[in-house]
Amino acid sequence: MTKGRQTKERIFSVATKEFAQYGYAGARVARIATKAGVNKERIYAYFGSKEGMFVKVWKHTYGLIIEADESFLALGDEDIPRLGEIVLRRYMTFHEEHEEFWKILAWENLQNGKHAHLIRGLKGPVHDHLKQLYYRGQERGFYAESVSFETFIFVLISVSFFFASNRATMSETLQRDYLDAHVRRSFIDECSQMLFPWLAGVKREVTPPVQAER
Amino acid sequence: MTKGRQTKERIFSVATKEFAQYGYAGARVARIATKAGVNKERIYAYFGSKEGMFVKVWKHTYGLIIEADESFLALGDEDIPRLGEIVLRRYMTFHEEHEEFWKILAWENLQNGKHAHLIRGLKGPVHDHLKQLYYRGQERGFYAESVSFETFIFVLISVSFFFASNRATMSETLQRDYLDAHVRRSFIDECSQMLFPWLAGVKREVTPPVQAER
Amino acid sequence: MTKGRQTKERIFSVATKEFAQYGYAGARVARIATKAGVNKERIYAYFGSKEGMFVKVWKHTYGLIIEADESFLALGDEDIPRLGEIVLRRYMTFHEEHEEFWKILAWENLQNGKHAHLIRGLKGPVHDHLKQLYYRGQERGFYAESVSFETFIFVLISVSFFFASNRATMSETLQRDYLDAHVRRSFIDECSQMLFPWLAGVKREVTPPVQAER
Amino acid sequence: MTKGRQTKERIFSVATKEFAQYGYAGARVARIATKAGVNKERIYAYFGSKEGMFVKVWKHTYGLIIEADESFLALGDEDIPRLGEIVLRRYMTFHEEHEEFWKILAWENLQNGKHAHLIRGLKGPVHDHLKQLYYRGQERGFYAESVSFETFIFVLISVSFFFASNRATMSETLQRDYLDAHVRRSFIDECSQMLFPWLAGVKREVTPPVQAER
DNA sequence: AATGAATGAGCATTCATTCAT
DNA sequence: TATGAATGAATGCTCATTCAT
Repeated sequence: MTKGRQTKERIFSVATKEFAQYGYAGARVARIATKAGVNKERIYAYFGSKEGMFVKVWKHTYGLIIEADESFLALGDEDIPRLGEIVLRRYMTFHEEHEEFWKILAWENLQNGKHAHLIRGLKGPVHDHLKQLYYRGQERGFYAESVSFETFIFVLISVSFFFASNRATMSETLQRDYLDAHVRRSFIDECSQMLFPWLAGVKREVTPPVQAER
Repeated sequence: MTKGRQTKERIFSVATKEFAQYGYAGARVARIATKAGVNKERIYAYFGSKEGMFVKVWKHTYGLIIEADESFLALGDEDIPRLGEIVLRRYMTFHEEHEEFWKILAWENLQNGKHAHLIRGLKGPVHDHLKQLYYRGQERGFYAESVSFETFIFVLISVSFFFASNRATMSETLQRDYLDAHVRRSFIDECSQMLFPWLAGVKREVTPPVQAER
Repeated sequence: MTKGRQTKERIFSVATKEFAQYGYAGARVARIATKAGVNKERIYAYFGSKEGMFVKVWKHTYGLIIEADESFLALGDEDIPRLGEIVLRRYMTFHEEHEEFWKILAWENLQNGKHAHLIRGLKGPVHDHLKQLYYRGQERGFYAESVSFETFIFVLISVSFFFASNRATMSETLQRDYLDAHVRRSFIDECSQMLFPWLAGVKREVTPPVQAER
Repeated sequence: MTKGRQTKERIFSVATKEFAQYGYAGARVARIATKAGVNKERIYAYFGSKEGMFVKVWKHTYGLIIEADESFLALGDEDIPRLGEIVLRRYMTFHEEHEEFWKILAWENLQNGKHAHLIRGLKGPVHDHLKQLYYRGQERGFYAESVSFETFIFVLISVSFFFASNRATMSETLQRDYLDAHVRRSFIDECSQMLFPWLAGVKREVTPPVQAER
């Protein structure tokens, strides 16, 4: 029992990397078996089929961000001014910790989201909490009334995801090595200041520039 | 001769859609041949191999954004306040007009950018021009001194690309139908206000960016 | 011990059905194990191999007809006029009671009778007895001198076996539902009259063969 | 075109033998390919799938007996006394000429007639003609009134089919070599006399014994 | 320029059988 | 006696690519 469990988990771990690297169509069951040090048949015994395996990998991978999101439930009113920055940094860190995440998601998107329905509503509770904080942030003048919570979070997810997925190409395009840790840190800092300018030098005063401009 | 040219272009057009839809590994030479109404062997006569065909498709696809970027050369100092908005709207429109673009790029990214070197420096001239305008925008106080041009453009590209590529999944996550034209328009408006808040109050005085883009 | 015996018999019974339904090539050891509620390895412990199991099933199945044949030893001179009819009805009943018999035999025949040698001469004693009765029947004018006992019994076996094995197809061909009990009964009656016409007019005088069989 | 046709027919012919010998489950696509001297893929190009190939073989095989049956349309009133014998001999000959016929049909029966619906009503016209002759034969006293045409033909088909399919096993059981041409001929003769006794010595008189008995 | 025929190398999946416990 | 874990050898089927005409 324990031995089987171990084998199954070894296969799972190898499969995650395989699917991330090659995608569903490009992934090879034989390669997964070899890398996991097992016979192909074991894979079918444990996962039923290649697609069954992919679904399990995909669900688990998506579960990782749900888990990461849960840390946001600890945020309170005192975090409102930095809310956007916190979320951005959390997501940037998440992608750094789970390199395969964006790949699994991207492959899935390219396949026209065959399994997208599996994640419906999973983020609900966390988003509700963030939304409340964001609303209070709008009342207190930090976030523009005309910008919905959905757009706010969409932009943060966009930047972090795109950074993870396209930094190689962007390094070529912009002639900056975004794979370098230092460059990466600067990028995050600059982003925060671009999106939430009041954080910059006026940290103590907390005068939201949105209002100051008017 | 002309007939051969036509045949080749028909194949090319079909191949672009095929690679966009299925990716390199999932694309089928036989399917391309059938859809293009030719014999498989023609494809090999014209493109040498499946990979040769992909490279040509990829290069051409990347050329499209270079072309689109060229419209930015027409921008002048009077566009500086709306610079970010103009670029964002241009990219959003571009993705709408070329649905296959993000897919071809994404497939390529997932394959660890085997052909990324082919595009080195292609964007140079346009970026130089935009950079000059951005610098002047920083001097005039529109853009934060602490935010580099690279970060500025990175964020704009991120949002437009991610919107195109992940709007299906994000529709599920955020319970908003981003495939709907109206929702899409609101998203762009809100993004502009989130990223460039000073545009909000001055809407009436300046030419609306949608028109400026024309 | 008793438990093992039970297990073995459960496997055997399931295997018989499996081989009957799917044949040797189509039978699945795993399916037999599941249906018998045992581990596959048990099957190998008890039967050695898939083929070993088939041989046992085949031998046992063939034994059933030998057993059934033994009832013919009770026939005497008074049964001579109805001899053919009695045998026919007995075989028809046998096939009804042992649905899997013809299938197991047919699978075996199709495999070019790999195990046919196992049954050599098994029917000897019973056939000898029937043959004596048939000879006396010939002398008494019931059965044609020119028709050997072998042909006589061959025809009876043919009809009963073919009815069991091909009634589904024949139902389509002849547009008659031979799976229906009533149609089946008529068929047997008509057969008797076709093969042994003298029985027709004398029905009232002799004991009806259905009862004689008891 | 012609070359492809040849190849396809070579595959078809090999496949017929393969399916006859091993049945659907036991047949091997690779073996068919090797024996036909082609690449496996050709089989899929021409027949789509293993099952597609089986269906084509099965339909063609069943078509053979339909074709053979057509010779019965030439029978007229003068053939009525010998009708049963003619049909029996025709079927015996058919099985001798098409050794694979009974096997293909038997495999199909064992698979519970998955494709039986394909042959519905195919025999209609020929049977209608035979039925008319049989009716007139009943009127003229050759065939018993109480025996339906369906039973009559069923018995003839049974004997010929069973002889073809079980003569190997029956040779063991009855200790007679039914594969020997001479034994086979005797069997047919004896059968005719058993089923249609008036044919025997009284050929010229044509007094049906059925009536003589009463 | 164009096509139908042909192939080799794979690929997902299955299955009888064995092993360790 | 019994089981879960493991394997090697298929097996049906696919696909990029080449060849002959």
